[in-house]
Order: sequence, then C-alpha cells, then structure tokens
Amino acid sequence: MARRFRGESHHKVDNKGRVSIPALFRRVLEQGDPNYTEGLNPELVIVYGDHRRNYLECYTISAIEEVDAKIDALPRGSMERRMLQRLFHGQSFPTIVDDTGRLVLPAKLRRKIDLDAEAFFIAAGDTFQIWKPETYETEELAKTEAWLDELPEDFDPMAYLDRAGPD
Amino acid sequence: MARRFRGESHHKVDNKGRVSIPALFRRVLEQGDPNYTEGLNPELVIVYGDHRRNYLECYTISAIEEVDAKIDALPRGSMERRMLQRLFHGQSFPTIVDDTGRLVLPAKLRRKIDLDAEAFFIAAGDTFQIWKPETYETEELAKTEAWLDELPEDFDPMAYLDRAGPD
DNA sequence: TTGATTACCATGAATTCCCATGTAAATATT
DNA sequence: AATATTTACATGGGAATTCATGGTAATCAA
Repeated sequence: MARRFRGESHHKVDNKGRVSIPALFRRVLEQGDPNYTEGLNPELVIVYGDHRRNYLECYTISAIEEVDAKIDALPRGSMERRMLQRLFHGQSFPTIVDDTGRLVLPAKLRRKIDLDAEAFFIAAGDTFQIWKPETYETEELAKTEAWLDELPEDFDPMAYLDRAGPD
Repeated sequence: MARRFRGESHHKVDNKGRVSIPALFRRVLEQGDPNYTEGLNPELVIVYGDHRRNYLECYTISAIEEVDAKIDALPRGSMERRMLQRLFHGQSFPTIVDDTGRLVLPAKLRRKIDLDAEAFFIAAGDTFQIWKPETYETEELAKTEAWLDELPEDFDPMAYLDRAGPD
C-alpha cells in the first residue's frame, strides 16, 4: 500500500473556493500520482457522492486507479457496477493541486457540503476527507461518542486491532 | 486504458439541438481521438441503441475502435456479431465537437430520448451518457434506491469494491 | 425556396494564472 | 544557546482565459 495520509487541520476557504491542502497531505498526493515529477503539481480525484454524503473524499491517482480496476472487473450491466460507476465516475471531480498548494473547490461542491469560510481536513487511510467543521463536529464526533458510550467503561478500542487479521 | 471520463453536469439544449459538452469531457475526447491536434475539434461516436435504451452513450474514437476490433473478432455470421454490429454500427451516429465545445444532437436523437431544454451528462468509465434529466431521476435513481432498500440498513456499497477485483 | 444545418460572432460568468505578503519552520552562523 | 538567514506555507488580489450560452448570417438539401 502506498503512503498514507495522516493528520487533521483547518484551512480558510476564500470566495473563489481556494483552500490550502495540508502540506503533509501534499507529499502523499505527489507520491500517489504516477505522473508527478518534481516541480509539477499532483492530480487527485474528489469523490462527493450523493445527497447522503456530506463530506468530500479525496483520492490519490493511484488510489482511484485501484478503485477503477475493481469496478472494471465487475460484470457489465450488474447493479453493483452501475452503482459504483455512478459514485466513482459520475459523482466525482478530477482536479489538480495548484502552484501554491491549494485546491479549488467549485461552487457546486462547496454547496453540496455546505462549506463556507473554513474547511476541516482529516486523514482516512489512503484518502482524506474535507468537511464543513460544524458538520464534522455534530455528525461524526457525536456518532463515535455514542458508539463508544455503548461499550464498557474501560474498553480499549485498540482491542479491535487484533480482531481483523492481516486479510 | 485511456484517460477516463469523470463527473456529471446539466447543460442547456437550444432549439437547434446544440448542447455544451462538459469541458472536462472535451479534454478526454481530444485525447481519445488519434486524429486530434491542437486547434482542431475531436470526433466521437454516439451510440443510441434500440427503443429500450433511453439515453445516448458517447464513445471516444479510440474507445469505439476497441469495440469494433472486438466485434471483428467474433465469427462471421454469428448472432452475437450481428447483434453488436446492429447496435454499434447501425444504431450509432458519428459526429464532431464544434468550435465552441458543443455537440449538435439531431432531432431524431433528441426525440429518441425525449430530450428538450436540458440535458444531463454523466461519466461512466470510458464513455459518458446523455440523459433527459427527468428520465435519469425517475429511472436510474429510483431503480437504485429500490435496490439499496433491499440491502441491510447500514450496508455500504463500497463493500462491493472488495468483493470482486483483480487483486 | 423553405426548413434545416452549419459557420461565425458576441457576452457575462466562472475559472485559471500570476504575483504579492506576512508568518511560521528549518537551517545556518556566531 | 541565541540570533540571523533562508525556506516553506497559508492566504489574498487582479488580470487573463475559458466556458456556457445565445444570436445571426451563410450554406445545404429536398
């Protein structure tokens, strides 16, 4: 597996939709773009999904190519394939990091996740997500808090690490 | 595989049948036309199929050539070959992007998918589709909603990615 | 010769490009 | 260790370009 994204941070979004990508994430995007060479700017793909998803998920080129290959392997005409094509090919936006390390989020994408002056970036394995800070707090945190609350007082999430094997 | 189409958007259709092709799709059409050179306009092939198909499927030149090659490889006189020839050779329309990045859809094609003032474009792997927005919503979306409803409450379609797959 | 198709021109809005600046982080210098 | 120097980062502004769309004139086909 390629290098992973790691970390979280907040960045300003200007009225043209420009937002700085966390510097560490940029390094990963560079390494994940087979066409990237020193001096150039890496490409990436933003998957925004349907109305049920309220954040943007960003893939490196090699990560999205892996997804594409899996989709291609599904039988033509199958519902699974159509669903995934719609999500990854239709509801997505290919773009490129600009010279100053920013991403330009078109109005359509900003509107979709109700983003205004600030964006919250958080790593998620081989992708990273962009959230409206308020949404992240109310939805995501509340969700995991609730989940943790159902577990025994002294439960250690690390326990899950050993459950799933090395696949 | 050549560069993929990615994204979705709505565009106006005027009464001459002119409709803008999403700019990103144009780039892919250009790259997929072996005869394209800077300044010229790329060609493409629109496959409309029989009455059962209610959208237009657009192929780059190299994508359609791949299809043609596969058809040529089928035994002469076989039913499969005849079927595919009818679909890809008969029920299709070769055309070219105009100087302003638009496609001109002849009345016949518009009538076939009941297109009027607006068209919905959506990428699907190495082709893109043109739908009447209402048809897309009622047929495609409704169909997948129904399908999703049959799955467990918390099922994540992404799970399909890991089922099949070349790796 | 009339309706349809194609070629040209026009325009506002959105997007990209290029340059600028203050600040934090890293490195080098006494 | 303390200070100076350089480099990387986050952010902002305006000019230049591309896009989506509409209109009119020229050309074609029946």
